[in-house]
Amino acid sequence: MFEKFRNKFKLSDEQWNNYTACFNRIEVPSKTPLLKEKEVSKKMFLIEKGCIRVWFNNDGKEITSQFFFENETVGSIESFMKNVPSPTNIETIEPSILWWVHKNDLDSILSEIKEIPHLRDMFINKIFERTFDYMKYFFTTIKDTPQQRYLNLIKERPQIVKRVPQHYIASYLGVSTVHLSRIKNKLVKK
Amino acid sequence: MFEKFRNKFKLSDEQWNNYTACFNRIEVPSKTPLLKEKEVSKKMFLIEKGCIRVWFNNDGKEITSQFFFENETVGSIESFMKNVPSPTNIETIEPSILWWVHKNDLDSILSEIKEIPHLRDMFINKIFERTFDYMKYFFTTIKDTPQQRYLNLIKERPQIVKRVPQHYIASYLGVSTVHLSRIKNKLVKK
DNA sequence: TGCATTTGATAACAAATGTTATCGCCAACC
DNA sequence: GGTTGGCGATAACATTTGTTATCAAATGCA
Repeated sequence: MFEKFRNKFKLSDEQWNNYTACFNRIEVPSKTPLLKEKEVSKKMFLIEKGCIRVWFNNDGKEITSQFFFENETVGSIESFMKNVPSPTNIETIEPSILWWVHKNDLDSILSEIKEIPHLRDMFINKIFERTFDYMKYFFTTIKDTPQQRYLNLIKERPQIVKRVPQHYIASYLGVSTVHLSRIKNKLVKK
Repeated sequence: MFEKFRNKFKLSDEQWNNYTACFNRIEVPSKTPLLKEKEVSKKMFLIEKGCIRVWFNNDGKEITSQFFFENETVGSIESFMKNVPSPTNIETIEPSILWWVHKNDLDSILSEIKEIPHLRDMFINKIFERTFDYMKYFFTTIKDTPQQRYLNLIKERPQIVKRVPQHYIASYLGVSTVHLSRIKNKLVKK
């Protein structure tokens, strides 16, 4: 799992092995809860195989807010970083193979990494990229119609459309399942 | 302007003076463009007095995406950091007093700051906070009605409601000016 | 002060979207 | 192989939201 990332990091083999040794492999079926609302997140997950969604409860309705796929890391970052209860649930969509790392281990890895300029910059850039992504998600909700956002999803994140049940996608787009169905219907007729 | 921030940073007076000397004070009337779409951003602004909006053109319609007030910093961050054309315009709403710093200066300040652990951590935390904010903005658009978001604005960001013309707020909420007017009308009648 | 411009409210109508209910398909599970 | 439950499509109707137009009030400026 980790070899493919090896040359992205200029690290001694010893450091590399120390770091990767902190990760624990698990195989879980679909619909496995990895974190529940109000718990304090102590784990981050790296996806080897499978697909995960992040969701929260809004007046009895499930709202899915994020999707993650192979080679991405998942966690309830704010809860994880600040030791506060997570507002969100994390759950597998497909049977998945995951690697998790405990906060204690990740904290010490990060504190070491922050002293190595090029790794620190990679880390900072990564955070910035996430910020930019969320800015774009926000902008698209105030400027585009649900149909435009669905088309955008097909183009930018085809994995979601292909692998995720449609009712999760509907809540992610902020529309009802019926309306997403209508949007699709309208598109095939064109 | 800078004294009030002085004790937030453990810096020698010499460093502090070097840094603050990079900032240039300007006074501008309302509706002054500070950055135009497609330009590469070379300046960041700190607001001493006044109020600024960030907006972009969407098929001929202006969409306002952000508001900033006293003691906040404004810029087209992605353009500024990556030297790419800015997708957004930056413009004053009120007559304003601003301090701007050039990218060259800020880059060297930042590269020094990154070597000082507690300042680096402040910087990283600041980026994380922005990410968390934008995640929340995104989530609220998919889970809340425009009316709930307007009420939320009154509660969380009263400055916006008090000082910003309503048609800017409407586009920020992703609704038409007519509809925002209706929402307000409905609220006073309750 | 007086005029022009901006801003906000409202009405009437059109379009988009939500809600509830029904039906059919398909996959998981005995 | 049959049954069950989840998922998605569709219809009918209700509600929300957008569009266009008009007017009044507020504001900025000469």
